[in-house]
Amino acid sequence: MMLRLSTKGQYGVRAMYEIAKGYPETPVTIKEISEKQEVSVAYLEQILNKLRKANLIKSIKGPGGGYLLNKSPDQVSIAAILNELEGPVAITSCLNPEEGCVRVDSCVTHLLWKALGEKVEAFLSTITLKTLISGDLYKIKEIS
Amino acid sequence: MMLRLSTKGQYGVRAMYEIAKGYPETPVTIKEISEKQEVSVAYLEQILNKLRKANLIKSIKGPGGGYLLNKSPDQVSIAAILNELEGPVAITSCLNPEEGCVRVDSCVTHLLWKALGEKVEAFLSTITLKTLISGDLYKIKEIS
DNA sequence: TAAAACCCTACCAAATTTGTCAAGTATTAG
DNA sequence: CTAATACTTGACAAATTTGGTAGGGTTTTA
Repeated sequence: MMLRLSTKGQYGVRAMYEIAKGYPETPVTIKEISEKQEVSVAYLEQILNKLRKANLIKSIKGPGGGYLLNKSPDQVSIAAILNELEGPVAITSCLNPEEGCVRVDSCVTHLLWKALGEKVEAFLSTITLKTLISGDLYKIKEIS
Repeated sequence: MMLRLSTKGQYGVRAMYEIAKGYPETPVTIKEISEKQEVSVAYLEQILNKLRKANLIKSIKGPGGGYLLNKSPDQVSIAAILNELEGPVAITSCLNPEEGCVRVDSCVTHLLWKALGEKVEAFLSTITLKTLISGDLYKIKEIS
C-alpha cells in the first residue's frame, strides 16, 4: 500500500479535532478523546505530549482540566499537526533534511519526489481543523 | 518522516528509467541496471519480476538478452509503476480497497485522506518515463 | 553445450510501528 | 489539607514492514 500515514498521525489529527471542538474555553480530557475516537489513553498521552511540546495545545491539570487549543481552529493546519508527529514530508530518505542526498546530481528521480512532497505539503497546509469541524471537507475539490 | 516511499518503489522507477533508455530495441540487462543504479542484482530481480508480470516490461533470455519496455516511454506513468510495486495509494489502511473502512460515516478525516490520495495519484499519472528521460522534470511546476 | 541471462521461493535481520505498563507530578474542589 | 482528577515521563515489548540475501532452478542462443 503506497504512501501510508502512521496511526500516530491519523490519531493525532482526530484528537486535535476533538480538542478543537472545545475551543476556546472547554478543556477536553484524554479520556473523552479516547472514548470518542476509540484510541487508548496511554497511546494518546504520547501523541498529545508531542503536540503540547510543539505549542499546538496546552494542558490544564487537576479536576476539570484537560487540553485546549492554543490557536483558533482555522489557524491550525493538518500539515502542522503531521509535521510534529511524523516529521516533514519526505518521500525518500534522501529528501529528509536530517540525512541529505549523496547523489542529487546523478539521481534522475530526485526532482520528482521533491515535487511530489511539496504538492502534498501545500495541500495539507490548506486544510485546517476548522475545515474538519465545519464539515466543509466535501468542498475540497474546489479548494485546491 | 511523513509519507515515505519504500525502496522497492524508488528502485523500480529508476530501473524502469534504465530500461526505457533502451527503447524500442536494445535489451537492458539486470547487471547493467544494477551497476548504473547501485542496486543489487538479487533485489532487482524481485522488482523486475513484478513489473514483468504486470506487462510493463518483457524479458529476453539468453546471451544478448535483457529487459525491454512493452509500451513507449510516454505511455508508462510513474503511477503505473508504483501501483504494481506498492499497491494503490492509500494514506490510511481503511482506504485500502482490500481492507475497507468500518467507520466511514463517523470518521471526520476519511474524506481528507481520500482526497489527498487522489491528488497524489493524479499527479503521478501525469509524469511518465519520457518525462524523466527528456529531462523535463524542471517543468513539473508548470505541468501541474 | 556451456555460458549468459532470466525465474522463483525461502528465509532472515534490522528497523519501525503500535502500542502497554508503571510510576510518577501537579492541581484544585470541597 | 487531602483525595480525586488529570496530566507527565520513560522504559519496554510484540507485531509488522522493510530491505534485502541465498540458492537453487529454467530457458535461450552463440
